[in-house]
Amino acid sequence: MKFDLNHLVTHDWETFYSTDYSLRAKKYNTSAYIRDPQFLEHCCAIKIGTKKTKCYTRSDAIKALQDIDWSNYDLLAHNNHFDGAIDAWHHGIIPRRYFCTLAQTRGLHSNMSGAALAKIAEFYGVGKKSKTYLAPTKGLRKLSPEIMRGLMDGCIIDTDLCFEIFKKQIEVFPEKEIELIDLNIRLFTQPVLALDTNRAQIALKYEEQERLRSIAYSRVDEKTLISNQKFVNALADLGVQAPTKISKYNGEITYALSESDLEFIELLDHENLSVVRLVQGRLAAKSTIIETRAARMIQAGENGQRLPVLLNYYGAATGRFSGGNKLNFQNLPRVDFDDKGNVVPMSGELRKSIIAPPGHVIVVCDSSQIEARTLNWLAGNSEKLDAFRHKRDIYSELASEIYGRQINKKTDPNERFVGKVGELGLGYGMGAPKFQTTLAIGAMGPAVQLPMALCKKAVNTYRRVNPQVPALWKLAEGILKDMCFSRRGSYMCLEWDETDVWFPNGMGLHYPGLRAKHTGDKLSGFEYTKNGAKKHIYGGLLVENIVQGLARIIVTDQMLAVQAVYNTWKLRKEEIARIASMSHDEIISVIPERLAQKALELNLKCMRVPPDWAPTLPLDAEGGFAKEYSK
DNA sequence: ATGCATCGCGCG
DNA sequence: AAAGCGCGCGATGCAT
Repeated sequence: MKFDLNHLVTHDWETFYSTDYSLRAKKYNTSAYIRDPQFLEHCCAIKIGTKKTKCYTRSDAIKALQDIDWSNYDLLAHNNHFDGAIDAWHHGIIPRRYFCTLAQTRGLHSNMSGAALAKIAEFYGVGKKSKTYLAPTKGLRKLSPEIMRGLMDGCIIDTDLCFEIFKKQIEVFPEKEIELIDLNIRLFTQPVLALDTNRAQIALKYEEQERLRSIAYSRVDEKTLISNQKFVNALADLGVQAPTKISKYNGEITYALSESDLEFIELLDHENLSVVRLVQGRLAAKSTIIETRAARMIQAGENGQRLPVLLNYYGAATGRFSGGNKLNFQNLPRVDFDDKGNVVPMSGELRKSIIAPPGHVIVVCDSSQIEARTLNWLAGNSEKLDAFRHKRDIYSELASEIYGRQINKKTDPNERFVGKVGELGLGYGMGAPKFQTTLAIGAMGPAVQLPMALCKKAVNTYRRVNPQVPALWKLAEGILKDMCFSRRGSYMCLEWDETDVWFPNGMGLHYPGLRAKHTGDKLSGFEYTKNGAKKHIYGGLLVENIVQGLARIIVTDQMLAVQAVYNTWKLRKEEIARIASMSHDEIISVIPERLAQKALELNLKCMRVPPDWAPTLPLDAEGGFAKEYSK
């Protein structure tokens, strides 16, 4: 990417921290730390363009930064969510564009464990970070001249490293992804979502009450419910042997005591009511996460403050964003339904306590079955693409094949649901046993018990009806073989070399140290090194990674297109038209009430335009708007 | 106290 | 030949 270094400001703030008040402390996340009354800047190193880096103490630094005409300057830091938020929230500085070497490093080296400045500097051969200078400032609000000098020297070194790393990375970084990093950082530094504090507090109280009630009914104390061994003993006291399973983490035998363990859940139907209540108590006692995050949300929204959304750019190796700031906005519980289709009381309340600011609404749009569509496009499954194009009910169609009779959305919802799980899950090689448990756990909707024979039939049916998909797995295995032999190649919008599969936007999947694994003389898959650990990979899994990555590019490019149009709208003072968050296949915007319908139509239109590298990919989207964040 | 691995569960 | 996957946070349990 071409870039003018003369309009770049590189900077790095050093701030007060102590044992109790730090980013590590449980009470604080990045936003709470920066907003806390204790927050205090020590100094800031600033590099304007290519001029020599200078470090200033607090008030001089603020003045130096505020003297810059930010409509013409870009702002760079290593982790600009942090430094940029200090500038925006405390000093009223909003730059033309945000750049971030932490985000860029995640994008270029998603398999490098950690993206600490020291490590990247070494990787790029641009020098070493001095690590020692931070230690003596802990707990000190006022620094001696000597300590301040040490801090400032180190701060200059870090800023220079950040600048040098940036110069290397900007050469190879795709322009659109640079734009996306800017959008991503603004979700945090210019927050637009509000909180219905009252509603969040009621949700928090309710969760707490329900948990305590279940614990009381269980007749044992909380510690017994939470600890595996104590709980197993309590079960044994009632004459019940705890179920076990093979750990998926290390292959060893472990207790099966979770909501996703069928044998455990079956104890809810036990003839002894004490056993039932003990199990109910366990499930309730274990789920305090809703309360913890409600508390964080309330903290973030106190005094009417907007909710900063921190999503890690390129958090997943596939490019997807991931949650940050100790408050993951991408996995907030949704409204839940029971077996009879009734809303579970108070479910999804925390999500619904997120609201638009006065005079605005939240517009939420979903890319329909983006991964299933991308998978079938990549596989060249034209029949299925036609079905998507004509909005046919593909879930019912697969279910009809599985059950050997016409399945109808209205009259056979459960059978259709089997088709849905099949269509969304079987495309990456899932087998019958996994299909059975996926259905039984009910992770994607209602829990369905399907006999193994039917599960096998479902798996075989999917592969028979969509032969292009297993063929794509085979093709992907060929890609892995190519990579092992350092053979370059290409397929549709993809290219690959020794260790990377390249996406059409210039970003890539990385499989360092990839090698074939054999049992006897038979190929049994491949392995590579991720964050120092060996990871297994095979054709179906590579297809999954590719499809997830392509789907992410489609949605994030659509985000940029939508925001670009918002930016052309003539808004009144105090009006906001901004993307506020995203969740993989969902774009969330804050829009003035009077423009809600217009924004909804714009979003849907943009989300139905296929990318130029996949003109035959049929996309669709659905959405709506409301005061609350809900669908 | 703090770090690390493991597990469970929320979302996609 | 078969193998769904991608995350983050809170928690326990064990090691240091």
